[in-house]
Amino acid sequence: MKKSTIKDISKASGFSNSTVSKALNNNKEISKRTRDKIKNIANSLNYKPNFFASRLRKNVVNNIGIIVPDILNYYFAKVIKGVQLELYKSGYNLTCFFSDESPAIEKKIIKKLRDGSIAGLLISLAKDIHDENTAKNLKDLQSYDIPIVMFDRISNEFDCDKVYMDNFKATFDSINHLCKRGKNKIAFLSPIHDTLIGKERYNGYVEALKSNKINYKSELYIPYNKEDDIESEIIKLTSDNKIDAIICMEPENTVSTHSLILNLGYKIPNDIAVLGFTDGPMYKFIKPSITSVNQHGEYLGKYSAKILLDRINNKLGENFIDEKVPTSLIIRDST
Amino acid sequence: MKKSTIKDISKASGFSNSTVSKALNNNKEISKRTRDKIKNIANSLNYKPNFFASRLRKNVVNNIGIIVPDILNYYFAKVIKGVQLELYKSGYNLTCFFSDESPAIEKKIIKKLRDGSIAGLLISLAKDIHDENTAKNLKDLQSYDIPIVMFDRISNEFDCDKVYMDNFKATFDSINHLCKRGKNKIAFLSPIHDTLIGKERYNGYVEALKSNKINYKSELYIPYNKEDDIESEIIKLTSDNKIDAIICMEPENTVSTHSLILNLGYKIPNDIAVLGFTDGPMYKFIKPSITSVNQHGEYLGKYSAKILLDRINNKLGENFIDEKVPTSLIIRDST
DNA sequence: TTGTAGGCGTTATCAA
DNA sequence: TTGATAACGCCTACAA
Repeated sequence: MKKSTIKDISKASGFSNSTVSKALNNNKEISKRTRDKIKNIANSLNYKPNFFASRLRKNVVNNIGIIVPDILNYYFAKVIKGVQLELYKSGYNLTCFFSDESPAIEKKIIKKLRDGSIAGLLISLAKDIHDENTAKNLKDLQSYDIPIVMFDRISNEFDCDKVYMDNFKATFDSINHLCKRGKNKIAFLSPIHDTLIGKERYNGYVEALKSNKINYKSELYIPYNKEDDIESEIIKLTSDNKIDAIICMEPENTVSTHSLILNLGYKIPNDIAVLGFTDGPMYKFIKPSITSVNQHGEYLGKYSAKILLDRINNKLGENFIDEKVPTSLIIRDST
Repeated sequence: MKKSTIKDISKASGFSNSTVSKALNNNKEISKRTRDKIKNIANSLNYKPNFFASRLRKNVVNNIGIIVPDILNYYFAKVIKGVQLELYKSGYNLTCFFSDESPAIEKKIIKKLRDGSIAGLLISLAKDIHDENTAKNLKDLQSYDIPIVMFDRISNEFDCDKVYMDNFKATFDSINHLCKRGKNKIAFLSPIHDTLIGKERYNGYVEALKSNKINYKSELYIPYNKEDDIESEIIKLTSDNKIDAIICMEPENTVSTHSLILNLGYKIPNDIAVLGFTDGPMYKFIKPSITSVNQHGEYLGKYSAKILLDRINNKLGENFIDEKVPTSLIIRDST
């Protein structure tokens, strides 16, 4: 069916454009009778307001953009869910982009977002290391009055609102928990050793050992890259009786370590405890279920979205928000 | 910084609106010298084109909507990733909505999407059972020339382009695979027994048994609801030696069944084989790794998006597409 | 209670 | 190569 406009309705109804417009917007200036008549005609003409005309006139954008490194990452999926829940309440839509962990793609997306289609941007960086080029593109957005909220993977060198977890404390608490369980040979496996987050967690590990009067052993800190074979390393550590607990940074790694240890014939948690950092999708279904750091992804999403909306609506002060969201431990059967 | 418009640039540069507009759009009618001059001024004025004015004038929408039941579902996350990859190539943005498995929320979202913000809709239904009300809202969208592509959870009673997996064949092939491995006491656990998809899979199960000359035993077909305690059921079946294989519909269920069986002291796959239907995020990291049906979520996403774009650009014929995307088995160590 | 008229910012046609 | 003008569809003072 052909699209119709307010003009078509005016013609068909005999009323003027403005009367029609008011009637369709339920303006009480117009008599109920006229309103109903006009609405009926609008219906029969299959009228739909033109989104862009209306937006141009009213000069509001009801769209928020979000860029995350990877939608397949359970944690980011949770954040997105939280964001969506918060935005939906306020009538904002959410346009999603994925950088696929690539700063180059990320840059292209940010550039594209200058087109004015979004009122604000939520972003978790592909690399949390400062990149001058990315910063330039983001600043560009800001110069057009598009506020930015960074979450989780933030850059310390870029000025904007930021929400992230306390990686130091989360690690510190995790190690403390393991110590309370009587563990003192705790291996720390890190495939993210070269990131800001990885470094903070490492610091938390070191400090927690110190505060529990456990000597730091470099052989128990195991930085590695995702391609590396980490299994043989774990096998060696266990067979030499060097460890009684392992803390892992990511779900894949946590689950395969957990499985490996069971397969090697050790008991979890008695022989070796396993603690996973990021809340994995399967932690509670695996037996023994896996203790993990709850990063409250959904909450973080909601909170970031709220800050962004408040910033858009000028409800925040001059200074940027820089807030650490607390984590908590979900203690299950693996520790 | 204050926002500037083309008019501001005209004033500042001395050129007319139309010259400025053309220059900014790199129109070769305008001399290189003038273009550069104008672009410089635009830059210094922090000019950004008004998205809505431009869209109103050009009358194009570059935005696609997608509604999935649950973003935390790994499969849907994969589909969204595929969609995004396809759309990104064509310059379309993707606005994401989640129905949270609720037809009521779904309806609200669909209603909202009448606002003209999207050029087309991708949807996987909250319930694949026909709902007259949902259908009405979707038809409404169609009447405004917004094409719809249903994927995965489709409704047979609604007319639009559809892409989904061959649930019958996928199950049939899975059972065949188990039979080839010498299994003939195959339990079928289904928390989705009341859905279209659940029924098709059930049919595949029954027919595959028949074709392998195995008698169907109703005690091995176990429909249940998510709240139900299924563990005791499995324990009973195994202790009575009633089964030598289990096929599960969902990742959570698959993983916990897998873990349970190991915990009970059975060997996977020798005592009991485990096959998971939907590709779970952790299947390959668990030991023994889990054989599963590959639903090619990312491919399905790409393909659905392609169909939608083709439909939008009138590249498809009169008839709606109704296509089953083949699945494949990822054979791992659990079978 | 209804109508007139102008403008939101951009782009496209046509004329200069 | 540049400029004048109208139009995209909607909304809203203001007038009637």
